[in-house]
Amino acid sequence: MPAEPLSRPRIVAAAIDLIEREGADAVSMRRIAADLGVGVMSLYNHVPSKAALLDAVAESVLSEIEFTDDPDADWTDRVRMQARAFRQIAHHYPRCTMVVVSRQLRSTAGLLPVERALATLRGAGFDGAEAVRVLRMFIAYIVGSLLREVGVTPTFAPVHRSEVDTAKVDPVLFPETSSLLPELAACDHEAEFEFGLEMLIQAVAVQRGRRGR
Amino acid sequence: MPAEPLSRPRIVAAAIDLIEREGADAVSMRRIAADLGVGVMSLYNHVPSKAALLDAVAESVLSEIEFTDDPDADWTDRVRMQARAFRQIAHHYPRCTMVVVSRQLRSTAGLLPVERALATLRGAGFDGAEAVRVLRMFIAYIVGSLLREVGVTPTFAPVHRSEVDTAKVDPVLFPETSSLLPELAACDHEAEFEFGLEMLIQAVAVQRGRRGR
DNA sequence: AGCGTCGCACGTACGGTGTACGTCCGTCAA
DNA sequence: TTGACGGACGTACACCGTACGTGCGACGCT
Repeated sequence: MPAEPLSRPRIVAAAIDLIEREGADAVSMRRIAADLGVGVMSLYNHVPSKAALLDAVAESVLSEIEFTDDPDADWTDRVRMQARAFRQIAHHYPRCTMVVVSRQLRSTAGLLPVERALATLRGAGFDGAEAVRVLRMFIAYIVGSLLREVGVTPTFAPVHRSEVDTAKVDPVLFPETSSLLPELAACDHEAEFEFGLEMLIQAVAVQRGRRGR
Repeated sequence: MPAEPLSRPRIVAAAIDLIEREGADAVSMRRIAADLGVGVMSLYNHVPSKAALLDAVAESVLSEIEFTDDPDADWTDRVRMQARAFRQIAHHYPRCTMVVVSRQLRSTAGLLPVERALATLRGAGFDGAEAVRVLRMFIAYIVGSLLREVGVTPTFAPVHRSEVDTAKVDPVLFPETSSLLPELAACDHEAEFEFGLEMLIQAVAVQRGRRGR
């Protein structure tokens, strides 16, 4: 009867679908089983626990990153491309992003981006310790940016929800904040992301130029 | 009998204590009530729901930031100080950090840091749009950094857990990663935080110098 | 062909969760 | 004294993750 025979990948896919449709809070083993038209306990023949399933979700999402790396390009362009690849999957799986970030994974899915980035930085002339430091800095910025971007859409938000309810800010307690409410309310996520990215790249380039080459 | 008469602050404090002692997963209304020596449903006379309680936890933690702002100092020093203030509370409430980050709050507790930062940046000569952009960039970096720092300690970690099990990395698939395992395994969080912070400050300073003053 | 084994789907059951609702009691206003 | 009211609490319900047992179909071996 079941054309597809209930496998771990099918379960993970159902979980990702459910998270994207109804948010991470809606995830339950019973719900996933129902979506698959299957008994609850059947899931445990393929997944040891709910926590492991969420780990698998994170790994699966992360493994869908598409790197289009040009080895001949400038290292700054390669860094840009890799950073944008992260943002792209966060855009593709917005509700899953929090899940991915909140569980640190020790699998090979998260290792490939690290390898690529380290290779790029080493190729640009950074020594090992520098490459690791720079990589960590970029990751911190990217993770923080993506969290802001998807955090703005906790539930499906039809209206652009500002970072602060625009009416509630007391102008005498928070003069700057209230005078900048228009700027704070609007947020072009892509432009913001690119802005910080360029800042970091520029800073790294300056430091690289100062030392040695 | 109860010397203290069960108030919302006492409930929030108990929740924070519990999170720091046993992690966010251990939080349940029954558990908090038990810790307070109180019936479960009594909590609902002061807190409308568990979600609201966690929001209150986030707000409470955030409101404990101690800013020691010197209006006469250089704007770079003031930015440094404000960034470190965030890191300090994340250090003080490591297990709560994920809770704070994962729920975006629209209360005044999160507004005061924003006001301070905007005032600092405006004072340094940035116009409104620039100040907001720069602030968002710093927040993204800080949030990402703190998540890495506390993510390394999901449960109480007696040993320094490396970002990747040092034995499992295939040297032919991941040559850079495996050759840099010592650097990847060790992480001086304060040094890493300061490194990225300096990079960002330097980049912002350069951009500010390029335009106008 | 017959038989044993094994993998996997599934039902049941248990302890735990958030919280709606009703009850009771101590305190204060009139 | 009495009335109202706020808060503490018990009970109850729907839902959760998952340990355990049962049954069934496919397959390997003799």
